[in-house]
Amino acid sequence: MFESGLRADAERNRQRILVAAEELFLERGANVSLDEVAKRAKVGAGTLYRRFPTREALLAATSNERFTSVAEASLARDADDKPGDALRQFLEELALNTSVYQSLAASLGTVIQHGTPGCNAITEEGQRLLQRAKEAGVIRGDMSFDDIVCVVSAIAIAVEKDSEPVPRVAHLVDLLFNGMRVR
Amino acid sequence: MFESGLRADAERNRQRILVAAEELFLERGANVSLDEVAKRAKVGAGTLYRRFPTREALLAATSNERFTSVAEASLARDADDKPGDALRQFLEELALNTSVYQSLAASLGTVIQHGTPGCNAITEEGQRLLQRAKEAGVIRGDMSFDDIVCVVSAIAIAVEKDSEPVPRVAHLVDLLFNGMRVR
DNA sequence: TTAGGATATGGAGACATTCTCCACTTTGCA
DNA sequence: TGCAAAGTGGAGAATGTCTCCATATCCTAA
Repeated sequence: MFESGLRADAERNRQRILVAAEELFLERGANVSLDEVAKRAKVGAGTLYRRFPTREALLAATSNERFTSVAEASLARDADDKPGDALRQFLEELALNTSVYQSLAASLGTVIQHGTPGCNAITEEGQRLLQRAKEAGVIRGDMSFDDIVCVVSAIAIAVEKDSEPVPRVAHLVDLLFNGMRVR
Repeated sequence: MFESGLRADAERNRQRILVAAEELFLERGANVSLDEVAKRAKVGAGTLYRRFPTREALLAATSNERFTSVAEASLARDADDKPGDALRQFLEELALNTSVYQSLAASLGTVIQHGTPGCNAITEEGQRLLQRAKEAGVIRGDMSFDDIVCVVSAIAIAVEKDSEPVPRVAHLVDLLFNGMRVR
């Protein structure tokens, strides 16, 4: 796919770890024991920690594709939407994709700074949308992207135990977005 | 003070645990090892766990006085303020009091359900203010108290690493309160 | 005052998790 | 094909949570 810089066997192991982690995160949330991830991936603990030094690094890696899709979908949609709508939709999708596994939300702030392509894409797209909405005069000038990430992660936390997160996410994003608007 | 139902020695130990916990939480955040709290309180681990079965229970206990003051101050202030202002002020103070130690904010939702007098006072006062603001037509009808707790904890999380939280709390409360308002 | 039931205690240790270290294996280039 | 570089597994050290129960302490009723 892309230049990994890893030896072939190492890259194979890396993929096995990602598959095992994704499975376990889905089954039992983002707090499962990392040794257990290693075990399911049939890899030693050392191998896992060498490749993903922290839980957040692993979460960033398993979230990579989802985050990339969110950013790409937003870019694709962009031309048609008004600046405000585009930002709003983006926030909602980001919040939903931060609720895919239990306990991921609490780490969003840390995870998103991990420099994986998906995380960078989210950051860039978010900043772009924010900037654009400000320039169009629909969003208050004093909003930072950090503020947004933080509120989105709180929304995802709040919604975490709900059996049907979608409507509540919509409601809370609505609230947040409403507050960001210029009156 | 009030009927604790505990034997005199047990009550003494309980107080020592609270003092030690408050100190350590202030120094090193809400995630310090509970065995270490026990050690500083000069109490066995068993004693600590018997009195406070979970970390959240201990956090609810150490937060009890602060939460009580917030609720009382709000009640006292109430007569003078407009419904919107009263709620807004309450949110700001609750957020500030949820930032007193590192990592408390993430547990606010759980902590607040712990049935200590302070937690109950916050819940009751918050619900009352919300109701009143809705009746006055200043706040959207679809806001729940849970939403408010979520918003406050988001703000507190956002502000957690800041050295000077007060202005940022004000900004974020402003933002989210704005979102809650009826247009 | 004191006996004795009720209450409370400490801290060793079972268990879980994180993370490191290094003797050994595998890879892939020259 | 040989060998340096890259990678590996998993034992075990370090840390934290939480339980269990022999022992100690309280407090009441006689």
